[in-house]
Amino acid sequence: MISERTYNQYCGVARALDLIGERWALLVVRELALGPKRFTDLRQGLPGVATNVLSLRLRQLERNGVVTRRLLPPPAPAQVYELTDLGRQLVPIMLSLGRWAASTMGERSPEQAIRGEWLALALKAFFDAEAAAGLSATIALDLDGAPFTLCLEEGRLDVAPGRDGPADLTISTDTELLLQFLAGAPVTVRAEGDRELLNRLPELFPLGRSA
Amino acid sequence: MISERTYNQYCGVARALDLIGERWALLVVRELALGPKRFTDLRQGLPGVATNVLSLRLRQLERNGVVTRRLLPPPAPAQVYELTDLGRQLVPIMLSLGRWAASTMGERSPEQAIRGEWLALALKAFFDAEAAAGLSATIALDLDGAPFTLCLEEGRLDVAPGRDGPADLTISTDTELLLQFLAGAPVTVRAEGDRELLNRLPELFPLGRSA
DNA sequence: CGGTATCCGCAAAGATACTG
DNA sequence: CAGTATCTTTGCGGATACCG
Repeated sequence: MISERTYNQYCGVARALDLIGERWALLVVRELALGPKRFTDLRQGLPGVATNVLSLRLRQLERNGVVTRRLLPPPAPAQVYELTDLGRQLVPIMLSLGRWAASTMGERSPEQAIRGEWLALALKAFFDAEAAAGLSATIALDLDGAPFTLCLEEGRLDVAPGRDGPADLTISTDTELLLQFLAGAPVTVRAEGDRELLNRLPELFPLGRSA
Repeated sequence: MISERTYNQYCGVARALDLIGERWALLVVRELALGPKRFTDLRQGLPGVATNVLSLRLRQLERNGVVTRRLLPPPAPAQVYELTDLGRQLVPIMLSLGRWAASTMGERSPEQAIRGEWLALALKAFFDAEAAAGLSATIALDLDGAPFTLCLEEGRLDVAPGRDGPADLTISTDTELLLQFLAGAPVTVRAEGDRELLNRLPELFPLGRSA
């Protein structure tokens, strides 16, 4: 199984597929896009993946220079996987791909899995920098109990897992409801703080205009 | 064979992989990026693909709304495949992917296939619009006998197969030599016309800075 | 917890022959 | 030319067993 399957073409696109074109590979990158994760956490975000396949992909991505394996310092000596520089350069492209395909997605069907983290990533993908020009704010977001922090600054957006400092706006909701809210549906979202900011969110994250 | 394999995730990235993540699929898009092609021509550009796999991919891409099948008008009643609007929207993302992976490609190894059309696409991918600001020109390019026309206009670049009208600069060379030239190597390229323009090409198409 | 190893059944990919 | 049909091979999905 040491053989790397390759298209054997001297072409950037083919090379990209050699690097991250195997099944699950790009989804591993997606899972690591917001920060390092452990094997078991990766599994959680990749429903249906077989453990041996995930293990194999991680080794391949490591060999391809997209992912690194790292040991956390002694206090909690766990092993985590994280993106390399090359892997991080891939993230915006992956987000573009997601935005592209999102235009073909309708409503969620019951058998489709959904996770707060994927929506957090979608926020990054759909963020409209122009609409956010001159806006600075910190938003604490709780999606199905998973905390994220959004930092808006000078038209830039940073999304990180976890809570980080005081927030101008705190939202606690579930993934589907937030989706509907951003799409412009007349739903009410549990929120505290700057409600003016809350009402601007659909404009900053125009997920709705995709489907 | 009607069963579509899917990740079953309500996530844009996973959806993108459902659409164009199967083996060979994105390379089919690459082959169609510069214009419609017939089945046999697609095969030429996809060395190693099995005819049944190609046939299957085309049907899937068609069902996924990325590719259409069209019959050319009577004079030459051939069937061609071409990108849909959705497929064309994918092209710049695919080019980004190619540019990303190109940074990990070294010299070409002997067993790697190479085609003029791939390089023509790479020109699109690496084109530096800022460096070309205010430049208008038409370049006729012959790569291993395959003709392409590059149109520079207002910082935009259009690449099309075939010859199209008079050119300010005409280049006849092989793929590898042009690659070396653009990378800044001291090679001589067969060219006629605006040699000033010829010398600016490495700056307009900085392929060299990738590897 | 964080994996690796193995087996099994299936579906996709590869190779090639063949046909409208 | 434009595929379909057939056969073989390989990768994937799923389960489970095992080890540091």
